[in-house]
Parts: sequence; structure tokens; C-alpha cells
Amino acid sequence: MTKAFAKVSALPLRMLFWHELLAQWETAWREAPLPELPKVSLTPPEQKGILTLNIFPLFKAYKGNPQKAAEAVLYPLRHISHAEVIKGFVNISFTADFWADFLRKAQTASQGYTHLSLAVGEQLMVEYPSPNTNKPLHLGHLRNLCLGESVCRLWERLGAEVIRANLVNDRGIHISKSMIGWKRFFAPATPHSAGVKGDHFVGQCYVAFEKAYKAEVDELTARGLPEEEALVQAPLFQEAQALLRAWEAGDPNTLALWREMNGWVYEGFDQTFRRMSIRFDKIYYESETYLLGKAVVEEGLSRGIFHRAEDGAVWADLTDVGLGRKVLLRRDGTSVYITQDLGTADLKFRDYPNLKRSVYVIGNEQDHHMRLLAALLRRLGREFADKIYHLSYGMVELPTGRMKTREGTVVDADDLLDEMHARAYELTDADLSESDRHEIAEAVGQGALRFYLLRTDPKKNILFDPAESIDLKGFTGPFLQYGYVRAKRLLEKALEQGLDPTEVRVPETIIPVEEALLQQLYALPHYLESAAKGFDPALLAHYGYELTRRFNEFYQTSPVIGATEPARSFRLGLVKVYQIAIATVLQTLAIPLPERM
RNA sequence: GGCCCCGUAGCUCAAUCGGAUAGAGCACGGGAUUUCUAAUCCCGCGGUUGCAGGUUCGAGUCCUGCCGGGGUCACCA
Repeated sequence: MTKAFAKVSALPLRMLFWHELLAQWETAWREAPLPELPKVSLTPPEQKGILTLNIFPLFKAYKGNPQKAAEAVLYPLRHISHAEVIKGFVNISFTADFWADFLRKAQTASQGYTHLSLAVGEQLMVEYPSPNTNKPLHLGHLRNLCLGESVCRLWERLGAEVIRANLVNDRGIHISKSMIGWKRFFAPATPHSAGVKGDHFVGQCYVAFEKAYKAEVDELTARGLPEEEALVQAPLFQEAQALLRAWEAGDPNTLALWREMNGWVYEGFDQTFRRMSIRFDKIYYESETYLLGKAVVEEGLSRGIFHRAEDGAVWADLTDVGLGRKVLLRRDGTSVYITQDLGTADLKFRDYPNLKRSVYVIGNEQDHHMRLLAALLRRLGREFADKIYHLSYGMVELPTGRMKTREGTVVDADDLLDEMHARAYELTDADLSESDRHEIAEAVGQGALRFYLLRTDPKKNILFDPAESIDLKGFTGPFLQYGYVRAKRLLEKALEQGLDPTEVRVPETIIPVEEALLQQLYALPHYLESAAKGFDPALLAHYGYELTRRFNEFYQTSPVIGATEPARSFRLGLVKVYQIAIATVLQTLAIPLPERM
């Protein structure tokens, strides 16, 4: 093996970024040719090496001789300074030349490092967070917003064009309830006159309705009416239904109030979106798409795909694909939730015919619903049906269980953002100006919250303990932000002394803390790709943490500016590339970069 | 009841296509600051990966059956 290695090490060296290097190796292995290609992974920290080639699968072909298998695998490879075989693993290290070159190139070339071209020319739509307009945003929406935005940014890193779309559920019985709540208990007040943020104001109307409605239901059940009956017969519910019919009939007064109240809500939402640096390229309103859905159902009906029951309701039979039967139009001809989704799905692809993917960021409580949607579109023969991807995420739970409006346990988004800000403010340097302190507090508070919501596998539920709330130490957003700030300040100091991080000299030796950091830095493109393709920002969050842990270890133990050449310039380059990498991670997770902390 | 998701240290979470001695944070105990920001670093403590089988060179990971938790199966959204 050493012999084979000596041969290849004589080849000229050229530093390649992750994807280029692996592609080159794969080509070499295919030409070799090997009975099977080895898997490449990062060498675990306790082992010496950067990359590990797994050659277990080759044992059969090489009669269980690891040395022979390793030789065959290593033969065509370049850039390697050291290799050792342990069991079925070949751990390899890179030369100091390679690393110096890497540190230079990573500073000047973003393409292939912080920006990849794996999805260039692809267009993809991400729909999030699609709120109802009867209540303010809550913690669940925050998880949705963080996930959605991060997934968008991940795909943009891969070179894709991303369309951020929001679907506003602006019609339906819930809006009618808010309107009645306002008429009964708040009119003629407005958010302005009440001094309340618009979405919160409308939320209060809704809650007021629900409270009065519940009182009516209680009274009816006390008089011996079954609850099902009481829920329908309560005067307030009747009124809400009448209002919904008036809305569908286009009653001018109803529409005017509806528009005004939705306007209040949008203004409130926009404030929160702005605070979170979220903007949309396209906003769909259900009030504008639900009729399209009805047309789709009619189409399916005329093509014999759906059928009308005797009572007039329209059904789809999906029992053959294990999804049972599903109503698409009520017996009175009005549309249900899935009806409008059919119309919206069509519209998205009419607006953007070249979408490679249409992503829906929606909680896992709607897994079944999304399966129905895809199955219905497939049945309708929509060729885009398979381009739909449901990014299903788990719910945010409290120690007491689910958040419940009725029990007042809903964690409000705006309140939480304020609380995080206040918490972070306490840790800011009192010598700074008030405006600086608030700017840092906002960045760090949001950083903590966003990291917290992103660090867990999307499909898993999150347990949110309001008492303990969000940490600012340990495995947190501020930990990564702090690493970024440290690097930034160090580089500023170096610049004051006229040091140039791009002038990276080849060090005599690379010490373990440097190599551990280099390994992580090198793997950035790998994590960007995995996180994007898996629609899983948590992968990147963990990467960013591990990266920063290693940076801190390096920072704590190894002087940079005070070091002697050539170590100084090499370390300075290392710090610079770390700064580039951690900034890439934070930006992709949509976590703010504070200037100082 | 059918279907889907989850179950890893006291708590919150990792573990890449099935790979090395299952790793972090919090909490707890101890230590580091004349040096580029200590929101940091180092050391210690902590495990029958829910249970029982199966597949194979190798299983937290795949298969089967149980147990526990959550979701869903609306002419609600």
C-alpha cells in the first residue's frame, strides 16, 4: 500500500473542493475498475485522518485481505499525505500543500464551496407558512417560518431559483366568527383606536366569539340538547353560517368588513414577517383559488373520475390506493378544504410551468390530507403530481401537552420574540450604546430561537418549556454567532497590523486542533447538499455547531496574530475560512450575524 | 379499530447508504482568564438504544410481533 501511495503522490497536486474531489475519485475508481466503490465519509474525531474509505464491501473480491483492497482503492488517488488501514477502514490525510491551497481558494472562490451548482436552472416553489387570518401567529408558525425560509436558502445555495409562496386562508367559517366577534363586542373599534396590533386585535374578536358561542352551547346542553345539536343550533353559529353564505353570495357589506378585517391581519402579519426578515415572491389567497378548485372537481366529474352521490355531494373513491373515500364538494355545492388545494396546485403550475418541485411546509397533522391531495392530482392525470413534496414537521408541544387556544396556552410569536430580545439584552455589554445593545439583543434573541427551532429533525415534535425557555449557552444559536464574532474581530485586528489572510503559507506541521477544524471546513459543501436534498436544516445546524466547537478549541489553544510564520499566515487563513463557513451556515439557517456580542 | 410518525444518558437532542469503543448540550462535581471577546475551553459523572425474535462479516439504523407516546381516519380548516 505504501508503495502504491508513493507512486501517486508524485502526481501534481491540485486542490479540489468536496464535490470535485469525490467526482474525480469516483472516475478514477471506475476506470480502475474496482468490484465495488468504497464509501467515503468523514473520519471520526478519535481517529487520525480526514476522510475514511469504507472497504468492507470489497473484502469478498480481495479474499478478506484489507491490505490488498486498500491498495486497489488508494492506487488512483492523489493529494494524500498519509493513509492507514484499520479493519475495513482506510483513513487518509491530506498534505499541508493541499490545505494551504484550500485556505487560499476557499477565500477567493465561492463557487464549489459556499455556492454549489447542483441545482442550477432548477425552479422550485416553497409554500409557507399559510396562516389562517383569524388569529395571530404562534410558536408553531415560527417553526414553520424557520424551516421554510431555511429550506429556501439551502436550495439557493445549490443554485436553484426559489419562489417563496404564501397561501392565505382568508375565507371560511373561522373568518366569519371573527367578524361576528367584532360586530358584537368590539365595533366600531379598530386596531388603531384600540392600540393593538392588527392580527392580535382580530384574534381578540375571534376569542370573544368563541367564548360567547361556548356559553350558548353550554346553555343549550344544560337544557338537555345533545352537544352535537347544540353546536349547530347555537344562535351565534347560525349567524356565522349566515354570514359565510352572505360572503359567498357577494354581499357588499359583508365583503367590505371582510376586506377591512383581513387588512388589519395582514398588516400585523407583515410586521412579524419583516421582523423575521421574511418576504414572499407570491401570495395566493384562498378566496381567489377556491373557485378554481370547484372547476377541477367539475372536470373530474365530467371525465368520470369522481362521482356525484344522490344527495348531490361529490366524492372521490381512493380505496384502491388505501385512502378511502373523500368528499370534494358538499351536498350544497360548497367546497371543502381539499377542493381549494386542488385549484391552488393547478394554479401554481400554471403560474410557474417549469417548477421542478412544489414544496409544502405543513405540519404532520396534515400528512393524510397531503397524501389525499397527491393521490387526487395523480388520478386527474396531472403530470406535476409527483413534483409535490410535503415537508412535514412535528408539532411544538408544551410540558402540559399541545398548545390550546381555549386553555390560553398558546405561545404567541410576537411575545416570544420580545422575550428572547429581553433575555439577550441582559447579556449585552452595558458600555455599548442603547441602540447597539438592542441591535445585538435582537440578533442574538432571534438567533437563539431560530436555532432552537431548527436544530431538531423536522419530523420530530419539539418540547418547548416556557419556564426554562431558550438557552443562550451550549448547543445554541448564540454559540455559533459568538464564534462568528470572535473570528471577525480577530481578522479586524490582524488587518490593523497589515496582515493579509489570503497570503497563506504552507506550515511545517499541522497540529491536531488545526486539522480537526480543516476537516470540518472542508466538508461544508457536503452538508449544504445533504441538508438541501433532505429538506433538513437540522443537519446544517449540527454541522455549524460542530464546526464552531472545533474553532473555539483552536482559538482557545492556538495564538494566531502572535504566532510565528509560517504558522501565523496559515492560521489567519484558517480563521478567515472559518468565518466564511460559519457565515454561510448562519445565513442559510436565516440566523442573523451580529457585528459584536 | 385501520393507517402514519416517534421511542437513544436524569432532561433536550445527534449518530451520513447498515460500519470503528453509541456522541453533544443542559444539569451535577472539579479546573482554566497578565495572551486575538470566558456567550469560551479542559477534566469527571452519566447507556441492556422501549421489549422479544429475525436478516449478516457487522444492527440504534433493515424485517416481523409486541409495549408506550403522539397524529390522523369531517360534507372543519
